[in-house]
Amino acid sequence: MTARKPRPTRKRIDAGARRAQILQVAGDMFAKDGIDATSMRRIAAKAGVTAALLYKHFADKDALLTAISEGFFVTLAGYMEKAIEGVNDPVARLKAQMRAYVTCGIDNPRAYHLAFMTALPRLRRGAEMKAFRERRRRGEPIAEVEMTLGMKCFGRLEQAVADVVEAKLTRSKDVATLSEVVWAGGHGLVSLVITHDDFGFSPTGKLVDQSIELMLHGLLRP
Amino acid sequence: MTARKPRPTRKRIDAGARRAQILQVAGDMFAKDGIDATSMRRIAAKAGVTAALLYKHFADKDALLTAISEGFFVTLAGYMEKAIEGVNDPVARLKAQMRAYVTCGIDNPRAYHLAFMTALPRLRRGAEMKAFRERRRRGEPIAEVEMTLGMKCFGRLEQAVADVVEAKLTRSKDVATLSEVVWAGGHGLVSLVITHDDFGFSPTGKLVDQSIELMLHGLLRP
DNA sequence: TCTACAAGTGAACAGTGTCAACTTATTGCG
DNA sequence: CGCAATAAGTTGACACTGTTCACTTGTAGA
Repeated sequence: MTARKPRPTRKRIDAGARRAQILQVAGDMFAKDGIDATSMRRIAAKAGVTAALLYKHFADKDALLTAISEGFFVTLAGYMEKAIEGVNDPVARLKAQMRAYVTCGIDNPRAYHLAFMTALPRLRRGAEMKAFRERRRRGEPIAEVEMTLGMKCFGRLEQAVADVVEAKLTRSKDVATLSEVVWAGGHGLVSLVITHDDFGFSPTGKLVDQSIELMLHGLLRP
Repeated sequence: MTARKPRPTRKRIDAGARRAQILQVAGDMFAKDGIDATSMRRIAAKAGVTAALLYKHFADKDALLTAISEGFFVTLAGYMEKAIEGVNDPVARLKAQMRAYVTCGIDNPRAYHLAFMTALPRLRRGAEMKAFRERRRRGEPIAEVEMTLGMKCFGRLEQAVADVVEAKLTRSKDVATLSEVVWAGGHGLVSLVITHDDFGFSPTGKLVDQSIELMLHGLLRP
């Protein structure tokens, strides 16, 4: 006469902890197996839980992916912050920021793809982002707390560009556009390298060096 | 006593025509609704055919997408070819190639995403591509026929860079790396603009102009 | 006219994201 | 202590996906 129900053994844990656990499992699975292999059911199974439960913590799969993506922004901000510690020359700082961005992307290809090469509906906070850029353009100070993680990262790059412009070292003074161009340069490099790894690119180090070199020569006035 | 089977009305057409028709339908649907909404069943329905039939013409969905993607390479090659008609100055030619690349990408965002921002298994002909680049590096001539469509497009860009290098106008002489850097610049621009259309970028025209300007200043020696 | 083959179909399989209705465990309260 | 409220979790389904295999049907040539 053992119990009919075969020991459900469900461990209930507090919502916050479960959310964190799910995110952890999902993040690992995503980084290892890619987006397609990371299904709600597989995540749930690995977390020792039912798929339906995931929906108590994340509105849908996009929301879960967005959360993973935001984790990456934290990582990226870390790379960029560390890169300029103790560096004072504006040009050196800009170089360091670019290098940090590219390195972080190449180090975390899956997450980079998710964060920057996928149009996650939830990540697109159009109006917010535009407003942020408007205010920056007008030179308004913006509190850290107000910023999206993505904004913080781009903001870092933009600030580095602004510093170089302010030091009167550049050909153009259009900080906004210049920042976008610099971003595009770095982003292009990362995204090509991580998605066409069979193209036979020059060694990554050389590629990154030459790219940063070229962009700065283009940016700075002779 | 009408026929029991309700008039199958199956129109049989020749395999080649059917393949072309499917490709057409799939291409249109993909360009309009994106990759997720373009399911095998929806394609089949719109083509007036069963999903199973698609597999007589394409090994799997990837193969179908690859075919669409290759159609885009034809378009891109067209843009690039047209752009340099009658242009003789090497610097002007390089500029024209870059602009054509970027314009084509922005004009066909979905196809661009598929061709350059998605790792389609079938598109990755690693060894082939590497060999092609090796031979180019050694200056061997390569017959048009031998080339993949993708190779042709990159080859065009590389050739334009090579011409500028040969005219002794550049800082560096490393054609291979330089070409990759130039490609990355253009690619970064396109891919950012088409995937983060809510970021509040500077007007595209301005962005493209400044980007090309900057890259060329970086490339050319003073 | 019969046959061989190409063109096309039907039905199923295993997997997906998602949700409504249900059950179970835990916690605070009288 | 016992009971109710609520948080945590599950069941089972729905409509969809890519894909395959056995089957039928139309058509061209002998």
